[in-house]
Amino acid sequence: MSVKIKDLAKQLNLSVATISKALKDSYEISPETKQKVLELAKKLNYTPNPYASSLRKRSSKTIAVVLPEVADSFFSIAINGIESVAYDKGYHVLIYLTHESFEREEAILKEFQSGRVDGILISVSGETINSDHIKEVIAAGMPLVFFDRVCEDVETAKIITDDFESSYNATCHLIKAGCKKITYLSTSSALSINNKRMEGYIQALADNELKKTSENIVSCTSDSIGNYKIIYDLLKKKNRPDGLIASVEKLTTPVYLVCDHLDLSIPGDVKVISFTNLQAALILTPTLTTVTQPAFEMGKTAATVLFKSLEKRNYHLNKEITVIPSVLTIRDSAT
Amino acid sequence: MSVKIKDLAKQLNLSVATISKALKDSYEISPETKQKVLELAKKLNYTPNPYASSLRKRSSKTIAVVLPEVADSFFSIAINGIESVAYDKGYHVLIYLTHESFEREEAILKEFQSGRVDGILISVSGETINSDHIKEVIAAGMPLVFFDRVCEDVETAKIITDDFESSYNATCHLIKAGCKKITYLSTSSALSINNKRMEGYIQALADNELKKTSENIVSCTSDSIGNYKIIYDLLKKKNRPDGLIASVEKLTTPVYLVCDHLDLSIPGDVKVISFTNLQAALILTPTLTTVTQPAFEMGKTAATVLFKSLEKRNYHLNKEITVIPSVLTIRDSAT
DNA sequence: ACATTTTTCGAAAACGGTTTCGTAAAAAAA
DNA sequence: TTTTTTTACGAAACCGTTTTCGAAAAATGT
Repeated sequence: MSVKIKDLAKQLNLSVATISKALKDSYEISPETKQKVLELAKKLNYTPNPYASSLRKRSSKTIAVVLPEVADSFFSIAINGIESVAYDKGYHVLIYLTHESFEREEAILKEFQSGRVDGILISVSGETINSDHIKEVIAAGMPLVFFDRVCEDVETAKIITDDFESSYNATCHLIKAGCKKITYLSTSSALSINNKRMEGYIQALADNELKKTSENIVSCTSDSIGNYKIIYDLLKKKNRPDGLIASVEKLTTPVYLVCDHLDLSIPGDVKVISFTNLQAALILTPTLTTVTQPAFEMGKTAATVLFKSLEKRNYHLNKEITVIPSVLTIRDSAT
Repeated sequence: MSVKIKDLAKQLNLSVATISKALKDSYEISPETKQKVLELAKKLNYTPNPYASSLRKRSSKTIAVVLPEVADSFFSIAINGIESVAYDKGYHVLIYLTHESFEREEAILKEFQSGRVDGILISVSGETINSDHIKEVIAAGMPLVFFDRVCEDVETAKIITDDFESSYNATCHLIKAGCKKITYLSTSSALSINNKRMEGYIQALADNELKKTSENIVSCTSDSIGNYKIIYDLLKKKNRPDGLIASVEKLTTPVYLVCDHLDLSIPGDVKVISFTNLQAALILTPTLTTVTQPAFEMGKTAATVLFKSLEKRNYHLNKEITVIPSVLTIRDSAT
């Protein structure tokens, strides 16, 4: 089959030990033999068996990225950031999708006890209330860093964006633009990001002396048809809101659709701000005011932090939280 | 560190061989010992070392997915399809991005000679003219299936969409809607999908007795600012086209932007059809007529075909080409 | 009762590298 | 010249499983 160290050894009348050391440029090997080995290796197209070396070295040079889904453009972009630094570091990246299922997330995390990966990058599912499965894998000595969707009760590195502030600012912007009744369209209530954003929204209402009733916060699901209906019902009420904060990207489409179907003008009747990374925000009518997360940057620094802990033996992933600010881009939908 | 077979063996006074067999439910082991082993394994939270077993079994239970990028929503969705079947089959998926670079694609493919993966799913980069690196890995016995962006001169399974027909139909639709001067906005000329789409477009012109000049086909790049400029110049000309086919998703935004900036009405002045999977097509103004590829399905069947060849020893990935039709959704931008 | 088959298990050799440790020869120091 | 050090390499153990093969014990047949 493929050529192995033993084959090289035989052809050069050297031992496998010597070949192995020569290939890693060990000081124990003379320059001449090193060159001979390298030459033959290239000639025979030798590629080391990663499983053999991972087994012996007890390190796999691969990390796991576990995500809810790649539907959201945030995660798509984040993957690019992660992969770019992984490739530079010579690491391989395994991808796992939880599909927002807690059981699946548990099963995936448990598999990591096997040593398949050296470290984990994770953005938790919307169902993840309990974090025992994560604590467990960390306790087993596995470096893990959260990005975007974190578990607040787990002490490890986290790369997040300023959810509270950006939501606060977005809400303030709506208020300054004249909104009196702003509704927050929420997603999974288990999600850290959702709660932070919600708190920012609430704080902004409070700071501007706007009353907040329970009706001000509307829970959406992951079912797109259901979301359409929820938003439709919301905007059909006589005392409908005059401002909307769509806390996740997937809520943008139903909001615009419903406004169109109900003949509501954006921003005339309702002003809209959405958390999204969609480039299409530029070409919507009206153009969409967005809070865009630094997806690429977040993926990149999450990976960077993880690799730092992988490379330094005694470097510990403490509770260091890296906050990379989102940017609020004001466009026509909220003016 | 983690618990190994040897530990189980010691505790139960059995040999490692027996444990190993018991764990895989071998007929050689009595039901009683099997149960004892299973119980202890669960109790001690035993997870087999994948590298040891991959080394011994010479199979890794992992596949590689190599993509140009995850920016395009097509690939995002395709990944979901791939992962869903991989997970069901108990396979792991490694992801590699070429960033549209041929050298990087070569380097990645070469790495696969090592046996790190059992099979490969690939959508080639826009720079890939030569396919030797792919033929090489196939010749080494590695199952490989193309999806979406294929190399036509490589004989293996391919999962594609009906690029020619869908482009033909899209073009005919523009013609029936009254367009006389339709421009095809092309992407990498090395790409199979681009060429098929271009041919479909050309054929449609021919069948409808529309003349095709070289100006009818405009090459775009991967630089978004550059693309804006190209399209801007195109639509500013006095004899500008009255119909546009955007052959890839990323061209949608600049087209809409330019029309807005030049005060051109869609579909009044220019009618537009775009190849895209963006859900936002629904909420653009005007709503966008799209050719949407069955991204999830394509990823899913690509993976399914690959797994079939992995599971059946003598099943060969021949030149079987699976075509999954795109769907042309007519909306306001082209009526 | 003995011969034969079946059941159930263990010893040991893989898989393909890495790493420790020992050692002969060459070079340097004495 | 002798002693010490350095250089350059090899033997063998090891990583944790899987798998082949042999063999005792139990079951079955005659």
